[in-house]
Amino acid sequence: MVLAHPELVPTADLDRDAMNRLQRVVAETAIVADEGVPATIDARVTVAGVDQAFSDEAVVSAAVALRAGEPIDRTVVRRPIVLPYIPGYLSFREAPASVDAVTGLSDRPDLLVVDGNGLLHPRGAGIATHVGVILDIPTVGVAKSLLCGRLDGPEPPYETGTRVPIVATDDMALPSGSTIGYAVQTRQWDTPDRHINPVYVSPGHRVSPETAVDHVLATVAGRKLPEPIRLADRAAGEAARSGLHR
DNA sequence: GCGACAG
DNA sequence: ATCTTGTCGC
Repeated sequence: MVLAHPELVPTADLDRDAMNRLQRVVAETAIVADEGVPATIDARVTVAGVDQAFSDEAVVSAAVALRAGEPIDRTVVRRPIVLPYIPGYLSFREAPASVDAVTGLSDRPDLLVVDGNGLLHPRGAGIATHVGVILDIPTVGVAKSLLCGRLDGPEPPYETGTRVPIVATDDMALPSGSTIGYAVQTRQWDTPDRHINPVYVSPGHRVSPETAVDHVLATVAGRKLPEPIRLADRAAGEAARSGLHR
């Protein structure tokens, strides 16, 4: 698997201005529309998930590819930790390992689900966007908490299947009021006393905000997170704990 | 200066 | 992300 934009891979030697400039280029290169993404997730479509776990000295990234809901391929890579976590700059810490993990898959996935945001980012260049542009693969971002933006609709709790727009605020480098993602209730208890939080879905590359939600709902398999991400999360976590993989 | 802040 | 047991509810 080749990199469409190797020059956009994050490096650890950049200062804040250089990081912002790189994210600006990534955002400009990203296609926020359905161009290349499968219209529906059927049995002929390969969907992959990628996620990272950390040990004291390394970032472990795992990518798992599924077809018809069943895992058909997986890769795990270890890379040294080069940066601390900085809100808004997650890709500089995790994208290099993510790209290596996805590149290790036998076949290029038709869609990649990333743990983190895409367009739903201060500069429209979250890790889902960054990884998607580098590989030129359709990507969607799924985050478990809200990084920025404002909910344009009712507050939780929601019923399963509910999608509420997240719009850009005026402090972001995106058109204020534009839809940058959705709060999506992928699963919910049927009891009035306890609830499950929604996930925050946004387009990464070559996907529209609406299709990003459709595809996440098509891959959740009754759980809170899409199955590709769950499996990648589990694979990375297991590898990070047991040092049996060097 | 204060509060917010993906993983 | 990670450190960690029990506990509430289906």
